[in-house]
Amino acid sequence: MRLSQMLFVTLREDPAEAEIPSHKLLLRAGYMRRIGSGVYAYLPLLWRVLQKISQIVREEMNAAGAQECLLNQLQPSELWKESGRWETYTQAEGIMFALTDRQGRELGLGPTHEEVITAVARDMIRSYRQLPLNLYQIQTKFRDEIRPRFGLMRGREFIMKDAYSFDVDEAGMKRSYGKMHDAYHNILRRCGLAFRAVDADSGAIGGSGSQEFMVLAEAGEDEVLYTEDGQYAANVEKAVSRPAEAVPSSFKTYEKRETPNTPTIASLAKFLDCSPTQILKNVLYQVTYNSGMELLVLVSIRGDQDVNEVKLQNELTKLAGDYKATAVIGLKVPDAEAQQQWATQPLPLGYIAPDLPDSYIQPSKTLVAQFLRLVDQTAVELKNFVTGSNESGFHVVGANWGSQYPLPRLALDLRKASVGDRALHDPSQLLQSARGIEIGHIFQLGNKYSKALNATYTNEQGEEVPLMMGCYGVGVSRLAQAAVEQSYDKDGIIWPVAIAPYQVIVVAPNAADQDQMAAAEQIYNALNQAGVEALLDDREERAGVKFKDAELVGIPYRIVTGRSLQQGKVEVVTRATKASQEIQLDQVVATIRQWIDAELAQ
RNA sequence: CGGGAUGUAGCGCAGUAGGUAGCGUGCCUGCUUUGGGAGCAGGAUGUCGCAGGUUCGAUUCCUGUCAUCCCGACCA
Repeated sequence: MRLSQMLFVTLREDPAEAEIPSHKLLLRAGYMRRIGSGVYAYLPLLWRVLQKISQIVREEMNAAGAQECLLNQLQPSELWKESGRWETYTQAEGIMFALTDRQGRELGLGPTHEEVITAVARDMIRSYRQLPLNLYQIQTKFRDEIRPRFGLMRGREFIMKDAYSFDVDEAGMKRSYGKMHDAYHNILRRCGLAFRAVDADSGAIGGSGSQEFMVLAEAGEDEVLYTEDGQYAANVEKAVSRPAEAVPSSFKTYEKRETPNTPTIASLAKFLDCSPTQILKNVLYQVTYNSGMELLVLVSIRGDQDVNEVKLQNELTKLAGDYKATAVIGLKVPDAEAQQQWATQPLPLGYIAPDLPDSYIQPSKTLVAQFLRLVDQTAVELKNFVTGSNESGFHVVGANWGSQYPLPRLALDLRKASVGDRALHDPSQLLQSARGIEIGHIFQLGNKYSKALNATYTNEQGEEVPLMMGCYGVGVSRLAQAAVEQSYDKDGIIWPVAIAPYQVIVVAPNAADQDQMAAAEQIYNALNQAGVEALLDDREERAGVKFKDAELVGIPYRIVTGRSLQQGKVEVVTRATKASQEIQLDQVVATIRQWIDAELAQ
């Protein structure tokens, strides 16, 4: 492609709309333009990148035995009502663009395709003989993100590869999952990215096992905890660890003490001159279920630990049936205003005890009249602990479960793992922290959707059994930007060769110089013939402009037909390292071809 | 949805005690220059987000509204 003929517009300054480096660079280098909030036009350069990523994804999916298809984006509400997700996806989480057509039919714009693919499977898969099966598509998804952010990182319209596997049983599902796990490693390796596969929370999709593929970058929205030995890595939402040992309590007898102005753990520990690990912290949460019921939850946890709200929400979801509900649609620490809605008297904030009386709750039709009392594992083992007294200004010391307080019936893992914790598999390994961009997520769904939509097959014994499913996503457009986030310098983007829009850019520094232009043309043609994807900067610009643009756009190799032409040589510069060398005119194409092949083989 | 901010030329920004707007960059033309976003000369470009109101007159003041961005709860 000749730059003189291409839609090629670079910006000299950072656009005001962009915050993180990759977003700024993609806009500045002319890869994309914002059309609306969270909605971008993919311009020719970016489209090439996206197609390259798609092609790598396609090759690896095909190699893993998956079959490509293309599913509908307009999805009838009936399917989503069957799976029970219509309500949660259009209201509670509100992530689906929903619309009504002129006949009054309700439709959703596909945020994901479990329902559609399961409907297809229900219609077409009859026998175990047709299994296993894995279907995938690469397509635009629509999600009404509450807050679109960071360009392609969190758009409302984005390209995703989603795959769905169908197996006869759990073992088969795990095999399919394993294949996808390997395929994802291959995809990311081939795209030239530094990444880590981590244990993940399966969130709204549901299911059992799940892993995320994180591209490591400072701007990542997720925190990853891992061990040096490579044995453990998890999203902080999911991570487990051994907390630090509790310091044995220095309080021997139970008594109430005056502790003025100690509403926080830190202030209390200082006042009593004890370790936060001796304190029992009681945190109040307010939960809203999709049945309309509100529930107040009191979580007791060791003072030095924090509650992991994702874990808490998962546990509360398991209990949804007790409240005639199927999902949690809200979880918050009630603020003063929320407390006023239900508290019969001011709460002893900062001084709450695990036995905070239910009489604090104003009876109401939509509010459960008792606190749900949960205790984290770390707090179960505490002896002679310090905790609130339900009276402002006073705590108790030397308290014990069973003596002063009944141990809550539900003892769960609700704590947030953090950097420096000891790993479960090997206490000598300490958790390290890194930030990551989630570009892939694989799930073992089990039969959640197949049961809901009645997608069954007949097994060898002639029985009708629900299909065992898995689902697997890769954010294709997000991956493109993540690659930039991971690889850039002060001059611009540094694309890995495998996904660069073009592999080489040929620059004639002086467009007025006939020899330079002729040499550039000749090399450009030879590169094309050799199957190298090349750009020719034949614009009537000065050398500086051309070099700056080439670096900003991030083409891996630059060939300059400049001064060295006198000696029959051209200069070849590697974008990533800025390393430059002079190569004979007649050898440059073969050399470049070799370099590219070596890069692509990695 | 809660909190904070911003809408003026393609992009980045200034400005108007109320009198229809400017800087940088980019764009167009010409000459010079030609290995790191050149120099000189000339030129084009705006419903001042939108709608009401006040006023002789509103981009400026008032009211409303829409959009966008940032910080929090959701996700490839």
